[in-house]
Amino acid sequence: MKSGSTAISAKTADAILVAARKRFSSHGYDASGLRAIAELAGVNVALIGRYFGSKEGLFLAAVPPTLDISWLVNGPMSEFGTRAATIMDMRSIRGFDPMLALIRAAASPVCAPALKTALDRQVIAPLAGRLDGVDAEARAGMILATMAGYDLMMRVIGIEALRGGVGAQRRSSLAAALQHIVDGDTDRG
Amino acid sequence: MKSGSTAISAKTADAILVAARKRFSSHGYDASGLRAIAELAGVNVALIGRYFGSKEGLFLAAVPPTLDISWLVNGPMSEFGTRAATIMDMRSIRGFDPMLALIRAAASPVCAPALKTALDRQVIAPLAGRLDGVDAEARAGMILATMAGYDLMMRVIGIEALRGGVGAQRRSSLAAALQHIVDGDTDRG
DNA sequence: TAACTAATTAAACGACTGTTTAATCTGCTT
DNA sequence: AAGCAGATTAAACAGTCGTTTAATTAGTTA
Repeated sequence: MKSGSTAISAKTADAILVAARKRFSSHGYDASGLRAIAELAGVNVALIGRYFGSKEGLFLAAVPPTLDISWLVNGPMSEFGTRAATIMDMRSIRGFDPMLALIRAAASPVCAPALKTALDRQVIAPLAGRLDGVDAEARAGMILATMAGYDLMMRVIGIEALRGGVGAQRRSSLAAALQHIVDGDTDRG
Repeated sequence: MKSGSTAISAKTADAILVAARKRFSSHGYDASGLRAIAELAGVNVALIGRYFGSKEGLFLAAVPPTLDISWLVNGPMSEFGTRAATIMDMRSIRGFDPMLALIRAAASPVCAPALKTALDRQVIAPLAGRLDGVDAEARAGMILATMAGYDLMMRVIGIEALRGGVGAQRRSSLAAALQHIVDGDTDRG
């Protein structure tokens, strides 16, 4: 390269991103030190600054691009509730969960703006496009809010009332709540 | 006093609690430095340690006792949705919002256990007691999750889709979602 | 007023934080 | 093998964190 202001190794950058996603989703933004992320990635701390500029830059590169709901909106909307509840209940452990990362980072003022933009464009918009009836965007927002609230209470805090029963039982109330919003029978005056 | 191991001034302790609640609900647990809380309370930092032992002790004394939903469960359950949505939409600014404090502190591992216990006992249990039909506790959990998710998306992150329209419009989707859970018409097989 | 205790304060502690600097290592080209 | 740029590292920076120590002020009782 001519001007070597920023020279990157794709392999190392990817390792950092993977480690950052894991850490951000399991410990949140504030509680994720750059040294812990670097150690998890097996690289030196300074490389994070070299490749992503800052901690905020790392978060922006790691989390927002992963906010994808194609798994949710691909498929019949008449089964949206059960599909969403099933996947949300099974996903759990893969080292990285975008929803948990989003919830655990939302409290940080430096993350919220980026999350807002990403959610508006990558989640609300495509979801609203699949909703019939009035107030599609508001209802898409409610769907996202319901799923996020469920994860917040069940996974982050660990409310007992949401953890009991077998899988099907646990999912039914979430599935019903989501499907009701999709169907749009708001029965208001 | 005889054994002056811990001597407290109720006025000062209250000022610290008020400041801590404001700060925790507006900035979250991690982003709330003890010095900022002390300055907001108009006292010295060392007093926080003297009165509440530690930052965790301060949080435990400040937030969990305020988790009270009597304003929610007092009243006819047939109007639960609109009542909850209306109050949630109007409360906003009073310097302290227990729901926001809970959401912004949930990511902190030291806060989550205390929040879990407080929510199970002070929110889920009394709410479930007012619900007819099956799976009362799970549905109470879903109600809490829906309200928390709404606040997370609307107030903490600021999702546009939930902020548009006049008040009545904005509340309707939340009210409908909540009422549907209360009514328990889960229409599943 | 003197004495004593409750209440508050300034200052320092060590341990972290994100970020930067300058030196080192690695691998390819000439 | 020499040179060089790309890639990585150890070390230090200035700052903030929660917490603790010791000294000082305020308030009440003898």
